[in-house]
Amino acid sequence: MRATRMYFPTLREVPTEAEMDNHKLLLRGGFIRKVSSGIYDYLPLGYKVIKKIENILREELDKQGALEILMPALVTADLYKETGRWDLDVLFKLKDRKDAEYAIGFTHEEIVTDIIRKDVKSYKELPINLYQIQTKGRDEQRPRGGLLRTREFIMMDAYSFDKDWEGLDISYDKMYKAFARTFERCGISAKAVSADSGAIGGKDNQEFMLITDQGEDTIVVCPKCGYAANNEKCEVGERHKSPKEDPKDLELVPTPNAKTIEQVASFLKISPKKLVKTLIFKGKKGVYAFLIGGDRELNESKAARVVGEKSVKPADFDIVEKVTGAPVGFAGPVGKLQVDKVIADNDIKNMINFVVGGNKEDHHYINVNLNKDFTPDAFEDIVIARKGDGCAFCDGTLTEEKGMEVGHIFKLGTVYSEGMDAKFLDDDGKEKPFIMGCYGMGVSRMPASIVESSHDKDGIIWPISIAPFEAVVTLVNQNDEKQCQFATRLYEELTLAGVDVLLDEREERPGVKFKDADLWGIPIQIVVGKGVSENIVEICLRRDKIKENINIEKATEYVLKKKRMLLNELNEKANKY
RNA sequence: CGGGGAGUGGCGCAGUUUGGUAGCGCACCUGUUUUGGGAACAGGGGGUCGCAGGUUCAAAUCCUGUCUCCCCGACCA
Repeated sequence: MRATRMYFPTLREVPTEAEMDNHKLLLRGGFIRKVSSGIYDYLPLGYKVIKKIENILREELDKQGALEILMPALVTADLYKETGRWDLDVLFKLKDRKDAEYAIGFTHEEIVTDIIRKDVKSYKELPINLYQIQTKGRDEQRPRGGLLRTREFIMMDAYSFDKDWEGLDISYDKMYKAFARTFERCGISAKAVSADSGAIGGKDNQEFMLITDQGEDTIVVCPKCGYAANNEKCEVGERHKSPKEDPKDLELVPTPNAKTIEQVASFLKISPKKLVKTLIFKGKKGVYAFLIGGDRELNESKAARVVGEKSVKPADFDIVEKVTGAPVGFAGPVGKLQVDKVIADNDIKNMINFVVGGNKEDHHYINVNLNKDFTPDAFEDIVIARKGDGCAFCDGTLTEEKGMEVGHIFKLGTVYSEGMDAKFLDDDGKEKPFIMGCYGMGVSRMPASIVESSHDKDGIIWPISIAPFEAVVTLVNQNDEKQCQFATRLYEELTLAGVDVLLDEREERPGVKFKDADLWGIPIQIVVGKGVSENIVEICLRRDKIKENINIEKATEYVLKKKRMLLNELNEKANKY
């Protein structure tokens, strides 16, 4: 490609809309432009990167036996209504001229299950794994970070159908391999962590996380046994601290206007760790009190699971007042608390002489002790894990890292096949629901994650596998005949040799071309300048900028060698899986 | 959804307090010189100041409404 035929509007200054480095660089380099909140144009450079990522992904998925299809982006409401997901607030909904309802597809379990249930009747046809690469729409509460969280995005979503759970395990492992290899080939070392299944439901699932300070998710890791999980999912091991105090007598003390943990702690001049929060939550089946340490956060997913609910939400103020007999801010487990269950976090077991709400306006109990003053219905792990907690699988101590989610794979089981009555006839003559898995990768988010983890002050440093161009020939002086001749010759030789090369022959001063090449992040840079008098061109890698003078006769061969080297580095990492 | 901030040529901003001919840098166009890290000089094009209404002789500026965008936070009892 000749630069004079290319469209890549670069910006010298950073648009105010961008906060994160990847967003700034993708905008400045002319890869993307914003159209409206969370909705972007992919310009030629940006779309080239996306297409290269897609092709690597296709290669890896095809290798695992998955088949590419394309389902509708416009989904009839009936399908989402079958599983109840029509009511999710992330759906973009619309109506046709006959007033029939549709949504823009946000993930396609229902649609693909519909395909399979119509035509697959026998176990002999299984397993089947179908995938698509498609634009999805999700009406996110708050788009952010450029391509990181958008309302319209390109996603690869794959769905496996097996006759039994053993089959699902095999399909899942194949997809794990396809994902891991794709990330490595794209230059991302993504860590697979256990995660919460959220609204999708199902059994096991793992997120692929790119570890970076800019990530929006917190991952909790045990350095000792290697356990890694999203903090929403992470199990917390019990801490075995032996109490040092003697239990004192319960006392109701006035705490005027002290409602929050901070206010109560500072009023009583104690640490928030001495407090126990009583959180009143409601689910479909009842109202619950969750007791957790004053310095902890409730994990709503864990809490819901413990009480057998799909989800729980903080109870409305009037419910809180009804069950506690006091205004919000003074709930406690001592005395009358009219809830269906009282669940205490495991940590509470080891607490002595703690403080809880008094179920009376402006009052708290101090010197509260278990069994003596109240007894919860159960002790469970219901808090969000954090740094310093014990590992649930060994005696290690958990640490925290920030991560960006780039992929998420699920063992769904029969959640959708049962919900949509999708069955096949097994070899024992019985009808059974398909055992499903689903596998999602945020294709349009990947450039953002890659740039976030691979850039410097001058611009992007693309891995060669997905760079918009593999090499750039920078013609320093387009008015110098010999330089032009050399640059054109190299460009043609490289193109013929299968290198995706850009010839920068624009009427610009050299500085502009150098700055752009760095900003675009093209991995192999070839400069044709003064050296032509001695038949020399300069070649360097974007990532280290170490220049080498190479004779024009050997330049193509040298570039090919560098290209192979860079690709091999990525492939070697991929081959570990 | 709650809080904070911002909308003025493509990008970055000033001007708004105190109403009076819409400005600057970069980018863009023409010409000349220049050509190894975002050139210099000269000339030039481009904005109904987010939108609507109001006050006024006069509104980017004051008032009312509205839309959009960015950032922070998710009922923590």
